[in-house]
Amino acid sequence: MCMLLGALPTNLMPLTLEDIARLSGVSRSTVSRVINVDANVKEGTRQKVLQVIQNFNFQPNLAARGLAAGRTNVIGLVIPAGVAALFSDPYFPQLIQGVSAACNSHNYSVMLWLAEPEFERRMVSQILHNGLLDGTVIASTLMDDPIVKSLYESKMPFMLIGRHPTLDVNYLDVDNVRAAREATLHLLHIGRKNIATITGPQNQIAGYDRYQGYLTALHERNHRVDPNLVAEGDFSEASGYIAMLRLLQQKPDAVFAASDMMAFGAMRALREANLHIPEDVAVIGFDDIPASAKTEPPLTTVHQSASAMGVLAVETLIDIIDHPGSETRHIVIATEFVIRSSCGTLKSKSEGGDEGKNPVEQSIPMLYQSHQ
Amino acid sequence: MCMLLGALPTNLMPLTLEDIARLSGVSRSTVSRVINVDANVKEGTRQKVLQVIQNFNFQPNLAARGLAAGRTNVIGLVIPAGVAALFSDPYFPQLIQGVSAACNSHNYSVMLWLAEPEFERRMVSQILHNGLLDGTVIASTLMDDPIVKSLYESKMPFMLIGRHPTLDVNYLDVDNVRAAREATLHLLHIGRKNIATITGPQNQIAGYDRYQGYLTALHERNHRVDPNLVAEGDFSEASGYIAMLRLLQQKPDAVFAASDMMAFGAMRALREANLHIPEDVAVIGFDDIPASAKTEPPLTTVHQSASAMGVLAVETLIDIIDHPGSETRHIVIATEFVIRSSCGTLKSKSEGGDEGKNPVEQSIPMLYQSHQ
DNA sequence: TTGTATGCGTTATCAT
DNA sequence: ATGATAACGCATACAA
Repeated sequence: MCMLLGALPTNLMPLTLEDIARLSGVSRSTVSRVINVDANVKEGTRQKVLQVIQNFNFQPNLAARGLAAGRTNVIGLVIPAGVAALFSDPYFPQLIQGVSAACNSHNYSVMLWLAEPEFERRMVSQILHNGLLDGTVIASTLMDDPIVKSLYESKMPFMLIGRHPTLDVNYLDVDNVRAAREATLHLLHIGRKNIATITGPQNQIAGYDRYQGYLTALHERNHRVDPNLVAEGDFSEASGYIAMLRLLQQKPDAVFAASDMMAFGAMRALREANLHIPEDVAVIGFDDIPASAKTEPPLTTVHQSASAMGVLAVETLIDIIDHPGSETRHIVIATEFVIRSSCGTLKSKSEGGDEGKNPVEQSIPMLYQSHQ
Repeated sequence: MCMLLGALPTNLMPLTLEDIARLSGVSRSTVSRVINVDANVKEGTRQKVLQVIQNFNFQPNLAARGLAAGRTNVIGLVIPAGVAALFSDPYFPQLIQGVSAACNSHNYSVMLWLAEPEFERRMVSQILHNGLLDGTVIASTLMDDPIVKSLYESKMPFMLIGRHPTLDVNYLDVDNVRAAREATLHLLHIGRKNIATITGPQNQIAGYDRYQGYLTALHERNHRVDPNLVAEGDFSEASGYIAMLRLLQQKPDAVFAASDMMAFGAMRALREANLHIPEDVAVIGFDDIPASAKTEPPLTTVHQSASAMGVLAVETLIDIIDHPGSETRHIVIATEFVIRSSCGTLKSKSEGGDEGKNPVEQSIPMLYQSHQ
């Protein structure tokens, strides 16, 4: 029992509602009301109690709150840890940062799980039944992730980063198909004929959608798709390198990689083959990670802000938590096509309006949609 | 109340100890004992209860457990989010991964805070008083971080990643001084005369220690330290680039950068100045991030495993939690000097034992110490 | 070895 | 508008 009667603030023993009540001369319930901004409390006492809370830097015990109210202001963040090299790509770190920042500013805490398959079963239990989470943001990449399925079957609110192919879940995504299509169209537009692609894993929705965008563009322009110009990677630099080595045999004059890291790998392979970028082979990536602006040559890519996605995911999740039973959210956020020198300019023969020199950097906003 | 009398398992309503007790025909306490591996329970009943727990995939409510036992199997992870570009450097992501992995395998969960200064006060409260954390791993970089001080003054067990200059706290670190010294000595050894350094921020212990190592090496060999050969960066690529531009005026023939990212920046500046690495300027970095092996030329650097540090930090923390009142832990883990082509080989004039060609990659273990 | 009773700090329902 | 009191799910001291 914390018997500080006018004692000085101390960090040693956490205070309780009871302590604050005693110190401000009211009852425990009133303090609770103040904390939970209940309307039924006189402004005077409110101020008084608030003052004491401030002074003693009181923080309600989350465990107790969770027990009593079923609400903790804690959300889970689940990230796949499948590929070991996951963290040489800043996409997930940025996502984490966005989620964390949003939680900070909304007075939430975040519980992080890097989903290792071997612990999956236990993890799901922890997430669903630990009684601490108000909701979950899950950045699953796998199309048929069992964790997503479990969440879907539970009553825990959650936001999926990246759309789901079949389930009607709350999600947030960029329009991968459209962005990949635009990138490929751009390559066609500047006169490339032999456009290769390095896809992401086809059991991942982003990998799948970006490949679909590539196909769509070629079909639209009546180009046949040469299967030999398609190589699958796993979003990593190394896989991009290997894929490019294979594609090289078809002598492509352009390559669209489904991630910047794979584009880097492809550029490394091209460099080693003494091919020039973009003269011999134009390269386009996807993600616009920081390093993309500093490669030699700088990489043309599709910009998406992972941290913005994290923020929006959290804010939407909180909204879902606050409004149970609301409609399913499908949010598609903006993407931007960033033209840098790795994809060259128009071959001079058509498109008269080409304004002088090749711009060093030029960015084209693509879309902003938000359903529901 | 969960009145399932022989009903099938369901995810919809979490079970309680009471439910499991009823289903296995024992009392709530016995179930609790089984879960907490209390010796005082007959093997027969133990099996029986365990079976039911398995069948229904029961997971005790963490909030309730935390309340009742003052222990939650949750640890906090605090990471400074000061520099925005924090996440283009994989150091922290790897650290997070290590911490997460160790938690997974020890049945702990991790609560993540990216410490934004503007939320610092509230964060400290959350961490210390939310009643959910058994302990904390904090990767503060600042030498006088107020969060560390608060933790130190509280009774919450914590592990600091990176030593503390003044406080006697539990920490885990690499021997930055020694590693930086060895790197600098190597540059001297291969005959470089004008060795510059790009330091990290001097209010960060790692930045400070690595600079001290550089100084130590020069002093040992009776070289005077030219202040113009010292430029301070912030561990980022951009800062390394800028620092190198400045150092270039002194025409150094070698540079030791306190991080790989800064080394990358330096290499970019050198490339733009048409200087050759390592012929004109030898470059050494620190961290051995994945990209270091793939630069042109590959970067000589000091290898440290952030994820291994994360694992060890968690395991030590758990040990501290399990043994309250034990001695302060000071752990120094191994570092390795990885020689790649960015720092060249001996200039042919001394050291006869030079075995033929410059090895492509060669690594020299440096030390493994563990105090207490 | 097992069951009973109490308390952890909070919210929520009921009085007042 | 405020105070007493009963849950919330679990661990544990104590009784049996």
